[in-house]
Amino acid sequence: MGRIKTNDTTSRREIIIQKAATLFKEKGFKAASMRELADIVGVEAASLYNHIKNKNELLNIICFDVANRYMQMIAEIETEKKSSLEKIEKLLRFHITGMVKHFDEVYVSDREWKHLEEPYLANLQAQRRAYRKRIAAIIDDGIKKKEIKKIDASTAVLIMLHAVSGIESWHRSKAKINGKELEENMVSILVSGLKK
Amino acid sequence: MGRIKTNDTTSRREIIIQKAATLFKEKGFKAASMRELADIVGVEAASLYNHIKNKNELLNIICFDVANRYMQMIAEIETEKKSSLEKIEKLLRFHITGMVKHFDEVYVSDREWKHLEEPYLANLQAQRRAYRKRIAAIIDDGIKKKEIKKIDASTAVLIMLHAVSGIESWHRSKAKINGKELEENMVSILVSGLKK
DNA sequence: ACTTGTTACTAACAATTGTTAGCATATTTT
DNA sequence: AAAATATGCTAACAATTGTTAGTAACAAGT
Repeated sequence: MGRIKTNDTTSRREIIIQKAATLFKEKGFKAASMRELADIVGVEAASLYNHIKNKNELLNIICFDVANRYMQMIAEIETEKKSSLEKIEKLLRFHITGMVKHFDEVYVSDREWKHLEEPYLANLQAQRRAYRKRIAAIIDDGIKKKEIKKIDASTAVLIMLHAVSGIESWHRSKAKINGKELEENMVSILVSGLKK
Repeated sequence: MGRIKTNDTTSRREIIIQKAATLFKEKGFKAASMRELADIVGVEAASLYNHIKNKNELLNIICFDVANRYMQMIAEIETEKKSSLEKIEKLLRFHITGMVKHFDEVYVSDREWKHLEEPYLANLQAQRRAYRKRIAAIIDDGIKKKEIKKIDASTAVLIMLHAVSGIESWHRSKAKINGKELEENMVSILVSGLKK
């Protein structure tokens, strides 16, 4: 079929990963076949294996890319001198813009992590749990300092994160408001829902 | 292996559907095999076909069961004499308790509808779009009557519905608060996020 | 020009998939 | 007790799956 086109910044491997993310998003990991991915990339299925170890490696990369981005951001936020509510707002905005920008990856990481194999599965789950705990800690801190109303922090985290993942249906819809507006609306509803 | 045990209220068919919902939730529709389902039911794979047409029928039933429950509720709410905010709160509570009670079904319907086949796929999508529109209409009405702050209604709907689907991770977690508490926390955050 | 590593192809594999046909055994109805 | 229906089993099917082996063409470095 010919070889995969690369520009200088993106390796063949990275092209495959990107197209895989899109395909996995559309069909689901299990329903997406390597032959289909190969077709999209413009190559025979076997050729993919010159660039990646196997199908599951693709999912690993996608999921941990996303997880690592989040971990980096929460670490940054924790060190900042901001009120708890400001921290939550910053994180929320990060999630929203991240969802709009890296939609395919985030979507796949959110919905298809089940199909990771050990030890990656256990690993990612632990990372996600830890992540949610760190957000909950910020909220609990805000409650103690009376910036945030007295609620169950982990419930608040759950609402926040899943509300953001709802951007999926915004992404699909035709009559879209623009990304910035979406962000302001979400922040308005969620942040004022927490405020005392 | 022996025949499927039934009590008087639940047919063999219904047992299969229930177990299918649980299996689809755990593995995902595509990754779940009929042989595995048969194992769980306690029967050979071929025997399932005495009760159901095929694998996809199982998914159809699960998805439309859930959708129909929602449609019935929104119709009921629309006729009631309540403020918009009260209507939204009622709907929210219905979704929360529904998620806690029919967890497997709702989860599968939310995450696995992609694997429906036409015409069921188009059908369910249309139904879901219509459902969201009817909720948005209630919110817009509330905005006009100045009970609800001026926000994009479809964004609010999206937040609500996806926040509820976050109960999934509550379901998985060990250190759970109880269902009633969860409900009050969610309502508190989301309803006050809408209030003017 | 020659060598070396990269990338692609064809062909094939073993495993798993959903599903059907044909037949046996229960259970219910007559 | 006989007939009819419901439910189960074994065996097999065609299709699809991820992946590997072996080999040819290409690109880059010398």
